[in-house]
Amino acid sequence: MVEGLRPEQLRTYFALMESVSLLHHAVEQQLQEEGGLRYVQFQLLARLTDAGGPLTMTELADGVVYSRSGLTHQAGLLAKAGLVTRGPSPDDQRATLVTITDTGSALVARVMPGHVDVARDLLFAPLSEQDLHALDDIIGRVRDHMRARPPRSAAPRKRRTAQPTAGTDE
Amino acid sequence: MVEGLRPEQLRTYFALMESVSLLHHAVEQQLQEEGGLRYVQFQLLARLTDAGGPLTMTELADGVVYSRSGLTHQAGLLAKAGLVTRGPSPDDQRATLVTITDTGSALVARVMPGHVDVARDLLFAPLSEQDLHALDDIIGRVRDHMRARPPRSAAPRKRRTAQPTAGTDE
DNA sequence: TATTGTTATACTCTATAACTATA
DNA sequence: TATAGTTATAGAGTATAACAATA
Repeated sequence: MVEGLRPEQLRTYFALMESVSLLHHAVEQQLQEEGGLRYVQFQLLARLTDAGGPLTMTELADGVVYSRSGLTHQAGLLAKAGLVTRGPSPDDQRATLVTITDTGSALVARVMPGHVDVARDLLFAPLSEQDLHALDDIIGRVRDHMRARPPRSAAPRKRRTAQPTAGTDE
Repeated sequence: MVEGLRPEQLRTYFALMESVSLLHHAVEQQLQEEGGLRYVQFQLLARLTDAGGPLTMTELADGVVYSRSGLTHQAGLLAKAGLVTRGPSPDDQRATLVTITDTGSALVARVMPGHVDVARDLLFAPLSEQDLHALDDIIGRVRDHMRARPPRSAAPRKRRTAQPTAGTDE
């Protein structure tokens, strides 16, 4: 069943990717300028803020980072900057509990207004109240669906083509 | 007037970012496995396909890459892989015309089905026909709006504040 | 044995600045 | 002078694999 997408769907898909790419780029810039943060780092801080307490590395990673080592790296940067602290977990000796510091919270607070500005100017500006509801509903469902999906196949096989592979199948 | 976003908007924004991040990641994987391509490279090839003829570097860059050198790099990789060729433009001696090769077209064709599969399974699966129309309409408007936006301030100045990578020496 | 995390390493993308050549 | 591209280079993110410690 290699049913393709209809033209409308393909168009929607590309428009979505491009939009978010532009949005992401703008946001990345705003965060960098106003807080010296990458979006990934902002996400981690935001998640910690949202949780209202410490999180383990694993909990922190979910949906934000796609490799353990990547998270370790980012958490290390945040810790070095004094935005979070890391310590052992009383429940599970293997786990590392990450806690946002006051400095971290302050930074999030300082960066938030500008961040929200970008989102409003770029994303919400051209949308009506009705659009907003529709988008919220739709994208919410999409995200839930994607979260449920296992990371696309259990890596059936690996192909290591460093450069774009040309031509026919090998 | 630093009016923040309403909770619903903030939620929508984050859901959108997360969804596309997941989608992007999946797509990146599919393209890598089946064609040894990055999404950026796929985009460039797709754009060339769509144009139906050669494009200048500048035309090619639009919306895909955010720096000239980045495009030069990617185009170089594509050329080295034999997916595109580059040559001088008859109209403007400064310009470089990029043309997709048959190999390039073949690769796009080979990768497309799987690519579309990912989009369908992850993005469109949970959407009704009505959702699709709504999303297409909304996201289309958003993209047009964003394209119109100048790249968020003409880089008035560069500031590095409280970056997690700096400050405390190691 | 399976998890939680870290480390070490290697690869790649990205961006800035300097430079060439055309318009 | 402004624009089109390239080059060189530096900086950062990410992932894989190997490893340590705990469940």
